Amino acid sequence: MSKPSLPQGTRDFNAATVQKRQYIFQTIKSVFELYGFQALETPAMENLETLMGKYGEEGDKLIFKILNNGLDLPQKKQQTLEGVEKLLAGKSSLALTERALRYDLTIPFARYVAMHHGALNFPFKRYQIQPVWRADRPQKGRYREFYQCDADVVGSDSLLNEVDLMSVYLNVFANLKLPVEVKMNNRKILLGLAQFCGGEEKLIDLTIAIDKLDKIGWEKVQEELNTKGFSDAQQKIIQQYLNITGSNDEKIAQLKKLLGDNESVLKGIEELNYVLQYQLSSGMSKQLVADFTLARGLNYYTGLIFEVKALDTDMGSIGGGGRYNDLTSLFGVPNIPGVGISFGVDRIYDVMEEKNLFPPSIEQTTQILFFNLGEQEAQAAYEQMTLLRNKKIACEIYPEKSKFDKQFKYAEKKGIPNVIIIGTEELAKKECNLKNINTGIQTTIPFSELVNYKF
RNA sequence: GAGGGCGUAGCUCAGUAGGUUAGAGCGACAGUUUGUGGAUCUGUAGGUCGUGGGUUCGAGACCCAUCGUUCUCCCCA
Repeated sequence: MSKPSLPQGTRDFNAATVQKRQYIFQTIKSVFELYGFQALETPAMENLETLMGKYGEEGDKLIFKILNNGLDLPQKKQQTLEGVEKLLAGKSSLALTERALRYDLTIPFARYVAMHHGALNFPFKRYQIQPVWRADRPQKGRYREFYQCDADVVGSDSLLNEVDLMSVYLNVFANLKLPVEVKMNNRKILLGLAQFCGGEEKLIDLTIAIDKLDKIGWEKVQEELNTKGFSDAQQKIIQQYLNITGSNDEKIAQLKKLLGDNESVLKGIEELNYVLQYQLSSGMSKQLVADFTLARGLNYYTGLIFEVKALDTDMGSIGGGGRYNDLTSLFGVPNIPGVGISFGVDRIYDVMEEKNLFPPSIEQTTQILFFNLGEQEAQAAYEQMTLLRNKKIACEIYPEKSKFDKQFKYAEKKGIPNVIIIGTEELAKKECNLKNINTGIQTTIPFSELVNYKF
């Protein structure tokens, strides 16, 4: 027997952790519902074809694939061997893996919409809170199994959806008392920059390099741009673009000056401005920051993109999203525009733990422990306990007759605030001794009055 | 995919320059106390030092491999 262990990047959650996580889930869920989103759940696994090719080359490698059953059947031997050959060549093989664990919630959602678009009531607003899996190498804030909480609207082009989703972000983090900044950019602006600097086909190279700016600095970014074949003149424009600073309005003014004669950039600015102005009127705009260096890895985004960063911590982004104008066409159903946001609960948890932001009140446990002092006594205690349970007071009885010491310690460690002692004396007088563990105060209460006692 | 740190009792760790029977604190258990806990004191249990190989008269320590874990880069939530 080897020591039991967990697969890399996965975790067990104890009672205290579960309660704190539930607090985050509940907060997010209630805000989603407040804004008119409805729940959806999809299976942990999807057909491999549904997922492959949706997350870029890197993403495909990180998909957890599920080995097919029945590979040992003699009549499948040839297929299996061919599959292994493909695998060794670095390709995936349906002969070996037809299914995979979902990598995010957006693609399964697009698959769902494509399957049911005839029956859905558009604009369709759904939220989804489920785990996803990535075969990534674990490190700080990065796990192989983690939860995402997504809210998406499909079937509407209106920027009012973006406004609403930004409001969801700000509302959730205000409720959690977690200070954040929501960075916003527009793929159309990046597209315009690419058109200026070598053409649309360089958009991805460009965004990847730009995205690294705050991590590796301009010089390294410049090196990367060099290797990707950007000319000196183009690099100069990119540098000017990246050097844009100031308030949101100032940044936008500078961008207009730099790239204002590009149609895509102008459109992008207009959209960005729309959302910023709208939020301004609600007084929440301070946390919304235009950041033209924001790129986002997933290339299905087409419009505004967002990323949430917790302030004063080195944790990466704790949420992100954007507009994708044609996601369902990947599944053969064109012309359903959508926009969505996502929360990374596991990282939010880590940041809140780091900053000590969980309210103490969320830790709930049993209210009363009944001592067990023998068969007769326990039976009487059980009767009283049942009455209290019917009143929705959480109680438990120590399952075996033990020394006081042991029963007290049990209550103390579990954080149970009250114990009720019913021994032979109490039994004879039909009363019980209630002791508050924290104050040490002991009260005698007749059985008949216990149900009405205010704990 | 690339690179670094760390694996010694349930937990946190010590273990000096390789040298007999591997230590501490906390926790657990028992007693002090068979109806009132958190304290004190006393005692007990618990480790083939992650695993496999090698160097050596001798390895927890040194070397190699391997597994696990953690962090950084890539990428991402």
